[in-house]
Amino acid sequence: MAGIRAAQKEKTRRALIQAAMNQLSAEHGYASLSLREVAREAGIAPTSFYRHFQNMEELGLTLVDEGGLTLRQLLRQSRQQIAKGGSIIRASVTTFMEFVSNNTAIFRLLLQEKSGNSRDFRLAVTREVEHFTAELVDYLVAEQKFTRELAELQADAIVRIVFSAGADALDADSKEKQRLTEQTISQLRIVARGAEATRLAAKTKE
Amino acid sequence: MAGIRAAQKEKTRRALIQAAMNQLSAEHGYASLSLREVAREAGIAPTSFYRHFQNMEELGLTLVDEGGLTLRQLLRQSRQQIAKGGSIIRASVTTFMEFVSNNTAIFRLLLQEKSGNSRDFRLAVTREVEHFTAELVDYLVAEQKFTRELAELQADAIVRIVFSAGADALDADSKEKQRLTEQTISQLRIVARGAEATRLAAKTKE
DNA sequence: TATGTCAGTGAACGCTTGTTCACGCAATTC
DNA sequence: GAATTGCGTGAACAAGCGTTCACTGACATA
Repeated sequence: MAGIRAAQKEKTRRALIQAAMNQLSAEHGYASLSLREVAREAGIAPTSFYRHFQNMEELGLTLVDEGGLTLRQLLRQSRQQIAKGGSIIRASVTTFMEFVSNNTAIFRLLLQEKSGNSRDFRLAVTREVEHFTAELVDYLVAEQKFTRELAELQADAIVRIVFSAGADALDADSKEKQRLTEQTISQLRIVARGAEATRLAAKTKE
Repeated sequence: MAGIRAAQKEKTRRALIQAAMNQLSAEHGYASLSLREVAREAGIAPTSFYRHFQNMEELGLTLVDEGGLTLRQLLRQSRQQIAKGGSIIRASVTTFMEFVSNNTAIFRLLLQEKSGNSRDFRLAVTREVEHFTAELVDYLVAEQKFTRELAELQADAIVRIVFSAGADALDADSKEKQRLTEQTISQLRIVARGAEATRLAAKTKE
């Protein structure tokens, strides 16, 4: 009943996930990840891998899920900062860039697999990004009283800009990251202004 | 002097490039491209590959270069449409989406290698995209009298949105592509409005 | 016409890969 | 205490990989 066995299993499962993460880097992507190497780094025999995952693909999808989860938790944190006052845009962008810096491997995985070669992967990543966008839409509708249509356009544009900038941040040194952050903030302000202007234009027409 | 020999060499070189292109698809990316398979499809022995490229990497960089070339051709097309009058935004987005539809393999390669695992690849793709952005900046400054700073912010945002939408278009059916195109157009209009508003705000401050 | 060059070849190399199998042995269940 | 479950194992497999090597034979050169 103690579950000493189940605990051990979970432990090696985590070891496999961690090993896979460690092997992901700028030079070595998921596509060139090998079952045997992952097993080796996790300290188990190659054959034991199958006790935990059916496939390398299953492991990969797990990584994507974990990455998306981390990302969303982080942004919720950032919204708490917003509630305390301060610029929502600056807070969000800063948080996002910090996430990219601190979770390079995960973000790189998400990016690569978004346009990667496994349909399941692409769908999984797309789903994560859509979650992200949906939360932003809700915020824009609830807090800023945008129409749903305009909020969706705006949120989608914001997410595209931010993820793309995040991708560039992966290769950047800290000075360049700073520049990217400020640039992104300015761009989101432009989008916000444009959305606001569009809302007014629509109202005038009524 | 006829160069019948050099011509033959160029022909098999093209065959190798074409074979590599053919093997690139949604399911099978550059990373999982094999020298032997490429040689097989090109109709030569694996060993002969080395008469044309030192590496698979060298072949890959050639593909990226060719992709960039095609992309620049697209820019020229787009500029012709603009010269004929009509909405700049609509013309550009439509042309871009057509490019993505007609050059799926190339665009997918550019996308993947932009955040891929070879630094040389990333730099090569980044250079192509920067080229793209630079031309847009010049247009915004020359034709629309934006300050260079604001033009750069705007152009960079536009390119990020458009490329990101292009990526989504890869997996989309024609109906979804149409939706994406219209959405992107609306988003670029929001950006344009925002940039315009920002310009006015700056002027007021003076 | 004789000589040299070089794209293309087939065999062979040493490795790594994913996956299977029967098995040991400790945790769990009855 | 006996029976069962299931994680981890090492050996073995066929297949694929990139790369080397000495070689052939058509073209180029002089």
